[in-house]
Amino acid sequence: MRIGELGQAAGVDVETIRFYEKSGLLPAPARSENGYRAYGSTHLERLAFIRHCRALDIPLSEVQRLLEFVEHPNADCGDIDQLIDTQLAKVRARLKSLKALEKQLSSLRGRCGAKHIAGECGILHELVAAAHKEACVCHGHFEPKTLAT
Amino acid sequence: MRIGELGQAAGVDVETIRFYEKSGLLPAPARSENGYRAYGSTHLERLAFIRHCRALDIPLSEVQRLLEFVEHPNADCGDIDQLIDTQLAKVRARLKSLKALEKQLSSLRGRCGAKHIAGECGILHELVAAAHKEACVCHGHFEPKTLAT
DNA sequence: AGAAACCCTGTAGTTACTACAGAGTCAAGG
DNA sequence: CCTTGACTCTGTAGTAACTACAGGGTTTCT
Ligand SMILES: [Zn+2]
Ligand SMILES: [Zn+2]
Ligand SMILES: [Zn+2]
Ligand SMILES: [Zn+2]
Repeated sequence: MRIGELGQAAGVDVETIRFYEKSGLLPAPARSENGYRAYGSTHLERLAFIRHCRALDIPLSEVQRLLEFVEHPNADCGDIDQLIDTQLAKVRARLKSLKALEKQLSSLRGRCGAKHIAGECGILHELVAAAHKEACVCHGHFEPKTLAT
Repeated sequence: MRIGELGQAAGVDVETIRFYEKSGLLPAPARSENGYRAYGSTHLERLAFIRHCRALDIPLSEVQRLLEFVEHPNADCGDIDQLIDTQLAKVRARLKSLKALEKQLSSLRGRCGAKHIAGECGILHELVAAAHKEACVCHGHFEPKTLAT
C-alpha cells in the first residue's frame, strides 16, 4: 500500500500522514526499492484510530498516550478514564463559553436592521460601548487599584 | 502611559500589545525620550475594543475591518452585519459539533467503571472498534471504490 | 516518447499569541 | 556611588495541527 492509497482508505491527506510519521504517531513503514513508503493493514488501523481520536478533539499528545495503552494492554487503565474525563471537561467548558458567545453575538446581530452608514450602525455602537463598560463580562476589565485582591 | 500601565488597565499582557502593534491593529504610539512607548486614552479604548471583539472570537483580520469602520463612519454598514452573521454561523456550527462531541465522549466515559488493565478497558475497546467501523460518523470513513460519486 | 499523476525531502506558512535572549533605563536602598 | 530590581526595548523562536509549496525523482498511461 502506497501513501496515496492509505490516504484514500483512511480519508486523510498524504501530507498529514507524513506529518504523523514525523511526529512519531505513525511508525515509519518499510520502503520499497524506489524509496516509496510501503504500508500494511496495521498502519491503516492505527491511522483510523488517530483520526477517530482527533475527531473527538483529543490532542495528538494524548492520542500518543492512548496508543501506548493500545500497545501495552497490561498497564493500569486509570489514566485512560482520566484522559477522557479531562477531554470531556474541556469540551464542556468550551461548550459553555460558546453558548454565552452565541447569545452575545445574536443579540448584537439584532442591533442592525436596515442599511445605513457605519457611524449609525447599532452593532458598531454596541461594540464600542461594550468595550468601554467597566462591567463588561466577556473580556477581563478590572480596576487594578480599586480591586487589587 | 507606559506599556505596562496600559496592559494593567486593559488586562492585556505587554507582549500582546506589542504584537498588536506589529500586526497593525494598534497604531504605533509616540515615544518618550528614552524610547519607551507613550500611550494615550485613545489607545486604551482601541485596545479594549480589540479585546472585546476577541472575546467574541472574532479573528484579528475581521477586527481590523471593524476598526476601519470605526474610523470611517460614513462607509456603508452592510458589511458589518455580514461579518457578525458569518461569525455567528461559525459559532453555531462549532456549537453543533461540540454537542455531538460531548455526547460521544460521555458515552465513551460510561464504558469504564472500576479499575482494570488497559487491555480490558471499555474505553480503549470502544475507541479501537469505532475506528474500525465503516459507518463511523465522527471521522470521514468512506469506501473509495464503492461509493465514488 | 512524452505527459499526467504519483512519490520523495525539506522548508515555510497559518492563528494568536507566548516566551525568551540580550541589552538599555530608571528609582530606591545600603 | 553602586547595586538590585523592576521596567522597557528589539528581535527571534516556539506553540497546535496541519497545509502548501519548491525542486526534485518515478510510474503509468497513451
Ligand atoms: Zn471515527
Ligand atoms: Zn448596521
Ligand atoms: Zn468585553
Ligand atoms: Zn478502563
